[in-house]
Amino acid sequence: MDRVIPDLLIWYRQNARDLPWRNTQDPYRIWVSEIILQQTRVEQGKSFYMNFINNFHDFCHIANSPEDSILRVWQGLGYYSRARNMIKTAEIICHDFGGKMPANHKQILSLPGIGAYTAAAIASFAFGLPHAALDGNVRRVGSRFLGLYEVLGSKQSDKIITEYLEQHIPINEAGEFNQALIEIGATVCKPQKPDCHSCPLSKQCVAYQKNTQNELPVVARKKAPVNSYLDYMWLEADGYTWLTKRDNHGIWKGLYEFPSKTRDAETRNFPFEDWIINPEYASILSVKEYKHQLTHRTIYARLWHLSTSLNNIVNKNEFTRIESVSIEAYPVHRLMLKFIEQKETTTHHD
DNA sequence: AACACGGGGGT
DNA sequence: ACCCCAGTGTT
Repeated sequence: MDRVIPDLLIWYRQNARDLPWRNTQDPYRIWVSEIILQQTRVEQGKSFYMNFINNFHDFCHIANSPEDSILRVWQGLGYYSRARNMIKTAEIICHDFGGKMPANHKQILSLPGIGAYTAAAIASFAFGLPHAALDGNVRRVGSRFLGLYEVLGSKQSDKIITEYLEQHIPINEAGEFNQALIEIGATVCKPQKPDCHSCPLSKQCVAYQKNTQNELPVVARKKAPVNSYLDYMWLEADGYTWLTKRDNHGIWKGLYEFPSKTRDAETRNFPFEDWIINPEYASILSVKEYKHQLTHRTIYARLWHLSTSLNNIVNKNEFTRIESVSIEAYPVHRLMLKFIEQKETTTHHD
C-alpha cells in the first residue's frame, strides 16, 4: 500500500466533504459526531450534530442534565441506547477524567457506547494515535483492495484488514489516513457501482486488477423482519392525556409513548375496558392503522383516539398524566410523531 | 457468531 | 423489496 498512500492523502485533501465536525480537533465534538454517525448516514446526522452541540457544550454539561433532555435532542434519530450510553460516558469523563476525554486508546475503548471503531476514530482523529478505524466503508475498501473473500465484518476479515492497515498507517498522519479511507468508501468505493476510474487506490487494488470489484465484498444474508401488532390508546380528558415511559423492554427504551397493548393480527375488539371505568361513556374520536417499518421489525399499530372525562379513568401508576399541550416536551419515538402529527393536519375537514 | 437495536435514503 | 449507513452490547 505504501505506493498509493501519498495519492490517497492528496486525494483526500482535494476531495474531502466539508462536514461540520471536520473543522475541529475538539475530542468532545469528535466524540459527539462519531456516536451520532454510528449506523447513521452523514446527511441524516448533520442537523442532529448541530442541534446536539448547540444544546450541550461539554461532557459535564451532559452529566449534569436530565436524561429526558438528552433523549429529546436525540428524538427521531434511532438507536436510543447511544444517547443513554453518552450520558454514562459523560458522567465517567466528568467525574473520573477531569471533564476531558483521555488521550489513551485503551481508556477510550473502555467507555460505554465506544467500541472498536469509535475508539480508533477518536484516538486517531483527536489525538493522532495510529489505530485502524474499521467502519462499514473501510471494511468494504479493505475487502476489495486486498481481494478478500472472507465474509465482511467476520473475525478473520477484520483481523486481516486491521493488521494490514496498522502496518501501513502513516505514523504522523493517522487521523487523515483513517478519514481518507472512510471518505473513499463513502464517495468512491461505494457498495454498488464503485468509481474505480477515479480511485487513488486502484493501481494497487486487487479487486480492480482482477475486475472483481462488483463481487466483493462478500456479505452475509440478512434476516427478514418479524411482525408485531399493537393497540395504542390516545386518551384525552379535560385537556389532559396519558403517557408511559418505556424501560424494561428492548425497543425505544427510555422514550415516552401512549399506553399500549399487544394483540393478535386479526383482533379488532376495543382493548382498553380495564383502563376505562365505563367504556360506554367514552367516545371514540377515530381509529387509525399505521404500518411502521424498522430494520428488524414491522409494526402494525392501531391508534384509538378516545375522549372521556377525568373521573372515568382507572388510575394506574405506570401512566403519567400530562397536559395535552405539553407533549412536545417529552422525547418520543418516530411512530409517536406519526400519531401526533395528524392532530395539526386535521384542523379542518368537512 | 448471532441477535437486538431506529430510522432514512438509494436502487 | 432489499441494501446499507462513520456500530455496540448482550447472549
